[in-house]
Amino acid sequence: MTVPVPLYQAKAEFFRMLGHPVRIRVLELLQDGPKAVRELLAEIDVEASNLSAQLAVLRRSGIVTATREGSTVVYSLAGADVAELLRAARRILSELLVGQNELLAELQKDPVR
Amino acid sequence: MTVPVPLYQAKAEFFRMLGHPVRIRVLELLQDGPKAVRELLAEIDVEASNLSAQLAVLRRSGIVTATREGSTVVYSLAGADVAELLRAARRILSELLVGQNELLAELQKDPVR
DNA sequence: TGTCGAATTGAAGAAGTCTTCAACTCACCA
DNA sequence: TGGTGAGTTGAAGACTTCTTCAATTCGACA
Repeated sequence: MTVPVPLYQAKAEFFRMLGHPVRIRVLELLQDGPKAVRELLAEIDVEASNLSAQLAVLRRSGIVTATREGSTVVYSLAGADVAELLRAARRILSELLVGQNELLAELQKDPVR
Repeated sequence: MTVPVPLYQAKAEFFRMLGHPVRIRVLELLQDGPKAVRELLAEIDVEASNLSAQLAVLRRSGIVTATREGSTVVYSLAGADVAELLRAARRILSELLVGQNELLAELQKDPVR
């Protein structure tokens, strides 16, 4: 059917899909429940066509689903685990930021280079 | 000191940093413990200079650290939570892949478009 | 000191992603 | 049927990231 994609490449594509500020914000907003495009637009400072393009990326990856309700389109998270992933990312991220601050402090104490 | 980076942007950068097959493989290999560049090179099919460039990306982000041991350089994970993140990603990923297969089956049953 | 192996860096072109604009679809309602 | 609001799409240029090559650094050792 399809040529099997190596797992590490699928993972890389998955993370790349997450690697955009607007897409992150969308996923975070959707954790509180489904939202219409217009609601997203009200919370994210971006042009409609740009948001649409980012939503298309998320849709293509399968991490969100879109359903039309009358004249508006409502997005929701496709799976429940996304929240957990974002939590793990947040934890690592704060660890990294602390690490960077320590490094900074270190450098200011003893500027070898 | 520095202009505060919005959190969602820091997150996006973090995920973008993960979004490369070679970098994913490196992080997975480092979960078994520190490894010299040459060992990584033996397991990942990539040119030395390319691997070096990807290692530089990981280093800059702070997710790995490098120490020189004699004439070789050894890399290790900077934090312990990386494994957990990769596990969460794997879980979501397999969910998404299953979802895509279901969708595919659906489409083959009833090809509306 | 000279040379070798290990790893990194800089530069340049190729490849990919983002943003923006205009054009379009779709549902709704006068 | 025509018009309007909600979203999406395609195309084009700006911008990033990737890959590759050659040049460089650093330590080991003769």
